[in-house]
Amino acid sequence: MGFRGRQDDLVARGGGVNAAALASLLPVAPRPAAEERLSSWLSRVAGIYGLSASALLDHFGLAGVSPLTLEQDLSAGQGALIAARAGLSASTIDAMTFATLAPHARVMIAPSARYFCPLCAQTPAIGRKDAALPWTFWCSVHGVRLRGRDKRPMQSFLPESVLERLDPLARRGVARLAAWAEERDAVGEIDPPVPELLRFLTTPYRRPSPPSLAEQPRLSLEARRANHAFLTRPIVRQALLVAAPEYDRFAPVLAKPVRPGLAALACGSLLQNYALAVGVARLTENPVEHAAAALAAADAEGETNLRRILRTWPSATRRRIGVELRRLTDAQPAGKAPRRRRLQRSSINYARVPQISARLVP
DNA sequence: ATAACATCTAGCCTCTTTGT
DNA sequence: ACAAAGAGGCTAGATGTTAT
Repeated sequence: MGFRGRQDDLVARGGGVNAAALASLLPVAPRPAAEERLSSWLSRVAGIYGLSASALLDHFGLAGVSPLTLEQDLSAGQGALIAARAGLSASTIDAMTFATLAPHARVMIAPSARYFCPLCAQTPAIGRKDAALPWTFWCSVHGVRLRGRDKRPMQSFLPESVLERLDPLARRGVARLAAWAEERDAVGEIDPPVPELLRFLTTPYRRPSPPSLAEQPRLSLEARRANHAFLTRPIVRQALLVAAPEYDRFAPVLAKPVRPGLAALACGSLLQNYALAVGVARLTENPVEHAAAALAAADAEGETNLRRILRTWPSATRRRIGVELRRLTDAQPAGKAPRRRRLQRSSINYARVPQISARLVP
């Protein structure tokens, strides 16, 4: 049965192939699977001939080029060469590359699948393009929730009910991230672009602090002594924890901090990236409220950090964040004195503007 | 909610003071 | 006399407040 199925997979060799190309044409080459990435297809083809992927490329006349480089940046000539050797169309080869991703998003491409689908694992390994991206949380073939590399399901971190509530947000965050990666992200008047959102989410909103009591496992006195280093170790506290309090509550304390900016996604774990997608969705849908909430929760150092990031946000948004923040701080219970805003203010002195422009005009 | 205005601060520059 | 350090002033830019 394998043979028949196999034959369907193989490229039919028809006419129209000239003799020179025929000489180097591979006898058989499987068609790429849906959404398969070039490196995966190359290693499958190489496997048929008992070669490594680089040896196969060598045979194609592309010595010294790595499959990972090819799939990110395939020149027309290289694509045509592989197409001719494999007997496929150049567009089929091109469809296996990450050409639809903008150059700024290429850092997100992982060398192999980032997460783990329990159902895909039962079939021969096909590396799909979307599996390389950090915001793919569901298997594109089976639709099931992916697991981390350690095969731990998301349910082992977040209760099912919380996940159900967050999933729609995560999907909207994923949509925005994917749009950014393909350079079709429409930035509005209010919300800043995706890299800015990630910079905000990954900025510390207060000083690093050791695990709180709620974050510590129940430990005997003796265990507390033995784990003194863990109990006193300062943990970076990023605005993501405010934007996604569910993550703050359920993530393992040592695994909470993420890398700054885009690297957070590029290097993050499944749980971290899920939280980032939720945070991106919330900031996209309501930047003012969530940014103000982070500022309200911040200490002085964190506030300075966050405001530095906010400088690049649209001024109309910043203004509304200020209004919202005052609303939040003024509404604090009478027990606590409202935090007096002590950081830099601003406003252009319009009386000086004519002088300035006069100076600037030669 | 927005626009105009008032007020404030960090960063930069110049000028003065001080030490060698 | 020269250089380093400090004082002081200025500007661009960020917010708070108020009126519409």
